[in-house]
Amino acid sequence: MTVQKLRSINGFDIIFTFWECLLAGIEKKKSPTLKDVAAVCGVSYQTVSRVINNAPNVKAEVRQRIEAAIEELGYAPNLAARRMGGNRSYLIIAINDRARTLDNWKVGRGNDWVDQMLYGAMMECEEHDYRMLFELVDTESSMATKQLERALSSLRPDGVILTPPHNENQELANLLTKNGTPFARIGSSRHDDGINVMMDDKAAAVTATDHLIALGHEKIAFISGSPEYLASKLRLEGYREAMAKADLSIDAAWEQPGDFSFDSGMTGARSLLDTSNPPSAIIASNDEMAFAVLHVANGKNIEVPVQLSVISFEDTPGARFSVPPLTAIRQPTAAMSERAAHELIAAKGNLPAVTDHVVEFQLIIRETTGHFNG
Amino acid sequence: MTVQKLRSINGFDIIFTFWECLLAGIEKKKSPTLKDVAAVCGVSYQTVSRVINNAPNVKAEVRQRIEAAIEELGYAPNLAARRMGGNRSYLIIAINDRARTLDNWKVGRGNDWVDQMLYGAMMECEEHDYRMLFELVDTESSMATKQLERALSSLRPDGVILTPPHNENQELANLLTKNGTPFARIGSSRHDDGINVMMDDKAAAVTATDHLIALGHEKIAFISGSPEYLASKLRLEGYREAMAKADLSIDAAWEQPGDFSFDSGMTGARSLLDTSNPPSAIIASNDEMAFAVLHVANGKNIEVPVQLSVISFEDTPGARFSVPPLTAIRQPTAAMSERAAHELIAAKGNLPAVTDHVVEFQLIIRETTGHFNG
DNA sequence: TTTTATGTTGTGAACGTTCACAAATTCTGC
DNA sequence: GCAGAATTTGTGAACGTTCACAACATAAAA
Repeated sequence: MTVQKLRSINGFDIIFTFWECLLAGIEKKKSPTLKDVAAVCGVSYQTVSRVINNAPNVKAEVRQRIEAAIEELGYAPNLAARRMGGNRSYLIIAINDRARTLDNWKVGRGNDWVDQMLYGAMMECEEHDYRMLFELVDTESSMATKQLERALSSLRPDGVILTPPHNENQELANLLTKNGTPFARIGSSRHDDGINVMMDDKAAAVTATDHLIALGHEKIAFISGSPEYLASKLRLEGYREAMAKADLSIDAAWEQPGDFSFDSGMTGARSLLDTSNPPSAIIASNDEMAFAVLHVANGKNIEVPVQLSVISFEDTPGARFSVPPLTAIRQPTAAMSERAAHELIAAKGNLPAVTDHVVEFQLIIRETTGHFNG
Repeated sequence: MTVQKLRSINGFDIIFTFWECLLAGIEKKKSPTLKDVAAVCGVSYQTVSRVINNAPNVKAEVRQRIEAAIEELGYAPNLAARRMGGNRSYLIIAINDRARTLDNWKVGRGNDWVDQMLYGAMMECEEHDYRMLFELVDTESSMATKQLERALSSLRPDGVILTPPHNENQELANLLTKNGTPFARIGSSRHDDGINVMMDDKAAAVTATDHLIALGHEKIAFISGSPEYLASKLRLEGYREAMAKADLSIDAAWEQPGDFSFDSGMTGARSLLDTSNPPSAIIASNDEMAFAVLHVANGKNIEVPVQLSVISFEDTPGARFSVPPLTAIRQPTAAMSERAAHELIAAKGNLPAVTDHVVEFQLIIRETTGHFNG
């Protein structure tokens, strides 16, 4: 008798016979195909194909009949076959940075980009019967190019979403253009190709600065992000603009360089708070550096927000857990990814026009900003 | 002259001519196929197929030549075609709960399961040229079944990973078995089917309790998780066992019910700390409830860890941000997902034997546990 | 050397779609 | 009632693999 091993725990095997398997209904169930549906309805498979693709020129009565049969049989189009037959894959891939992901992991943090895409891009994909695939790509450009090329070749996605820092890698964009694959950058600034989804970093900085000014602060300092990111520049500009608009002068020492790292935040904060005339508020260009500011302030027994207000950009999940919880400009990551997916899906696999999309940001007021107290 | 609109910003269009497009190299580049590689090497496509599948019986010299050509051409097998031709899809799908994901989002938290899978399952997949796809599925069983069925039909994955709470949904498991798709549950306990990857919750509870006992605590309380999770039961058992082993008695009031929610943690903590004879340490069955304990303690001016030690299970990203940072048993989510993916890939699309895998947990000592101070 | 086994390579069909086009049907206006 | 147009439906090929098997080449055994 044919016998099949089904269970094995700690070396102890439980054996079921072939017949027991059969009785238990253990057998690969074939999923229904276009032809199955067609047979049920007495039409050709092509007509069914038209229905699932919402193509015109199908008699209403027939369409209804087919739709009923699809529901009845639980038919869902085979993605692989669709990709083979036509020139669409119903697949969008999101490129995330491997190093960043790994770093986040090491310090016990999640990958915010990936998380946010679950709510934004992935939901949008779901709605249009697209699938979304996350791809980890190395930061180093030649590696990244090779990895993306392989992914394109094996997946043939209808669209690619580039998240930081890959959104700034023009080689990847060129590869995608050459390949004829639509792509969207998110969290980036204007470019001469692709779909670009961004927030208005300058306006965000103005908002952040205005918030502090409205609270009565006048001595407002700023810690910059990595200079290679355009966003860093824009945020600095916004800060300067808002200060100028309010007729507040900026002491040269108020502007500290940084690179988005905790350490650079520490350095910046120390330079800022060690002077005899410290600022009453600090704008950090990202959460990580804002945490550093809180850390330094705490070390110096400077009470936040009573003696010092702190505000940042990004609003990663950790922001609500800092002490006190961080006031921040929330980068609309989910919304941006949603928009990117939306535009890519609309492109239907064809290179779309170059477009820019600005998504609204939010100021999340928590407990690190308060009224200036003399 | 043929003209193509390429750029459009705020209604302002920049027009490139057909020739400019051509010069810019804007044209769909075809990716190389098996036949292209075969042509270069002067062999049949089947031989190339053998090489990419690491099949035996290919002359070493020929294999080398083909491998060189593959590298040269940047060939990567087309996933869709592979799925069509053979009976493998090189695809693993991870089922996550939609409601849970959305809830996490609403409170500004990431989805820990998804995050951890990036490092575990996804890395493992990458290594074996598999792709991993995240799928959000509703909690409600009939919905879940329908959604999974559709996903199976359209994706035909080689394996499915079920995360909580779907790991406990036997209907899904039955569907998968009927469908002939290998599946692995993670974060679950033993079952009669599938690959089951879990941690030893009882041992973890013993470890947590022992940790407190080692610090000199004797009055140790426990807040349970939702009774429908087996893990809740096991953790409680472990706690009782460790207490018994140390000859410590458990006051009936020490054992508080809970359901993994912040609110239930609040209730439990209040019951525990409002008595005239409060415990000196509290074990919460998850981070969320531990946060609630910290919150209540803070409200009562009970200093942690000086007057009260707190320890929890899970160690979500937020655990390091609590005040003070939480001591916790880290659920080895990444390792479990990695193991699950590993086993599924090894099954090569065939229903594997029923197996159980226990993955090591870790005790992460942070600042909520300290020596008992009279 | 012949036979047999073993290792290596090639061939044709199949997978489930879409596409391009051809065929059949229904509608329109006279 | 009919030609012609418009709508609806069907057919065959193609996509890039794998599978099953056939054919060929080489090595081992007789």
